[in-house]
Amino acid sequence: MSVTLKDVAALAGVSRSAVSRTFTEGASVSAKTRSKVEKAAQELGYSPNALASSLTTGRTKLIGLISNNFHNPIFLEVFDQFTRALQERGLRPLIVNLTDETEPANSVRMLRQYSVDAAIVASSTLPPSFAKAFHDAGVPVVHTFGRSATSPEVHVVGIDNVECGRMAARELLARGYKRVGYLGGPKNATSAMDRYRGFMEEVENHSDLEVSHSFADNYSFEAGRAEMLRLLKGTPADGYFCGDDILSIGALSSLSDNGLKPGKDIGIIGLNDMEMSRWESVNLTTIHQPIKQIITSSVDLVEEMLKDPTRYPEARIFPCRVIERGTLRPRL
Amino acid sequence: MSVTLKDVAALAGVSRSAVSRTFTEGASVSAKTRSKVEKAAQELGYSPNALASSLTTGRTKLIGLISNNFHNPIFLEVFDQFTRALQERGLRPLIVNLTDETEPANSVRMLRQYSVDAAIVASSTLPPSFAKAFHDAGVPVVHTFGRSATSPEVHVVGIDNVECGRMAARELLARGYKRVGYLGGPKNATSAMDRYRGFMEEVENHSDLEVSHSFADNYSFEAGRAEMLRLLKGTPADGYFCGDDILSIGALSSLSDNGLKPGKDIGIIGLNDMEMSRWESVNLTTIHQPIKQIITSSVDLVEEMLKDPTRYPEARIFPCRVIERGTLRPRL
DNA sequence: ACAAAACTTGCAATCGGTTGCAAGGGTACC
DNA sequence: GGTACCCTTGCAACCGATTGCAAGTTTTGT
Repeated sequence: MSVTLKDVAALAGVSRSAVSRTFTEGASVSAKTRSKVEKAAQELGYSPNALASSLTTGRTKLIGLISNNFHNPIFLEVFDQFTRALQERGLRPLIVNLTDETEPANSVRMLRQYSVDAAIVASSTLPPSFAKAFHDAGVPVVHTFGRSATSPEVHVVGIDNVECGRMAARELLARGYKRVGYLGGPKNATSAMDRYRGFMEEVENHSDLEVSHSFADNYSFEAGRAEMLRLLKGTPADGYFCGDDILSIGALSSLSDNGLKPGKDIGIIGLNDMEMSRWESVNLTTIHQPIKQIITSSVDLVEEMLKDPTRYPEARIFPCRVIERGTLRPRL
Repeated sequence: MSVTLKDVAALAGVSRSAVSRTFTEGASVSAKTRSKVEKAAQELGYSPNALASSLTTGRTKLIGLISNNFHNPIFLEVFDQFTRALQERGLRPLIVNLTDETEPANSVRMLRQYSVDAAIVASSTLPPSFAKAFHDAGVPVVHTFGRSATSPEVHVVGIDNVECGRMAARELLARGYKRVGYLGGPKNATSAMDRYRGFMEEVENHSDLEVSHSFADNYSFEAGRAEMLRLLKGTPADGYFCGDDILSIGALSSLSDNGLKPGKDIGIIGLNDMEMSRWESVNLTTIHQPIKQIITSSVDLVEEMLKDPTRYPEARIFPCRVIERGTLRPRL
């Protein structure tokens, strides 16, 4: 049914090798043969079967893209960037939606069955061991948004979450907040714990502070909202570091339900700087994470791994910065 | 490097056929052989190469998922549902991000190179001819969220956008709005035009109405916001049907910037009923589109196409209903 | 004009599986 | 015990491509 190498060869009156060679870069074909083949291919509407050729070349150009953050709008941006960056380089994203799974075994098996050239684990919640499982199974892997480390076991691209926690704490202190709280993502998320750690490091030396913390069920609007509602039933802090913009936006929503003004009654600083945070109705003060660079860099790294599979694991950590908007009071 | 059929066969002391057969459902293998093979496979960590087998079976279980709506948060929900629904059936989503392209040629070629079993065009903006191009190239295709038709050229699953336009108009009329407007998506989107048509059909017989319409640049927050800002500079209508929730939310944002209260000063009804529309701070009255059923049904249809490729094109149109929240005044 | 060097081309093996076919082995039945 | 039938197994061809090798052709240099 579909047209193959052989058909083109027959029509062009050349061998199959000749056809193959005109379609592979840098192979030795005369101009005459090439044009005969191209004409025949054109006529038949031939395009080479990438999977068949992967059998001999060992390259599929398929890249597994594994994630579990399908309820955080930031992830649409992430998806957009990743799929485009991969496409631009002639790579094809094969998606794995991890929603209810936390074990790598199934994903690893599946991606190996499809002979992906590499895998990208795009998640700030999964532990390094998750990405490591791909590495151990012989699948080159980059963990994007993964836990930063000075000597990582696999390639990691992202930010230093501990430092972001410190940064958020410093920002609250610089604005004179005395009852400060961390409202983090789920306890089993590495990013939630790292941000927590940084936050605590920074505040624990100040004896005049009242410090609290809690964790939402997941990185979602609903979870942030629910957690802040719960806090408001007791005695809330006056300045919060919410571990993520979508949590922040959920928290903001529960503030206004209770007639509280963000930035005035209660301060909130988020993390990510997603598109929505810029909306006038949200106007969230937050820590900017350079998503686009992180993703471009991740895909660069994937390409380099393909060239040199023995490449030594590397951590690429990008700096973040505070974006001042309307949900914290002014600096003192 | 990777372990193959041959290795397992050697270790188990059987032929390659025997190994192949133990891994294919319904093949004839004795219990004894099977267990020998399974033991050997276990020991070597073997799992069959899906791409190699696709060569002979003609099935890859890869499904192309093509879309262009990477700036509308609804699409994260769509993505989540699609990837899960496909996975549950053992199918693998191969993503095509169409962002700047409107011609199917490249996507078609690429998906044929990867021998996808079928393609899903998930877009309410692309014309039927786009999906048709896949069909014509021999790739079974379902157009999800596509233009409904009584005799479609390819499988279509979605809603009747014309009827939704009517429904929105009726809703505005039932609430006594007299200066009604349609604020649609981009003019080149089929859904924007269909909703426009339905809206107009319904209002044109009422001589006491003042009717206006305009189109945003795309389905995004920014576009909706910009368009409403522009409208507010002139004499806006008092009741709008915004062609999509994200447009509505953009429009709402520009209303509150101008000190206008949605539902009181200006009414807005959206379409989609995405998660965000339920947020208390948004509380958008909108037309609910049954995304989940649409997607499940699309994937069902994909499976049935795989079973019977000659299956006659079918349109599966799902009913929508108005969800009353806070952005329209009460019914008279 | 001739030899050497460089380039083209087709053959055939190979990638990792699947499958039709025929042979072999076992069981059931009379 | 002999025949008929069914199940299991391996052989070998094939899926659609790539590639090392050797033979054939062209180009280059003198």
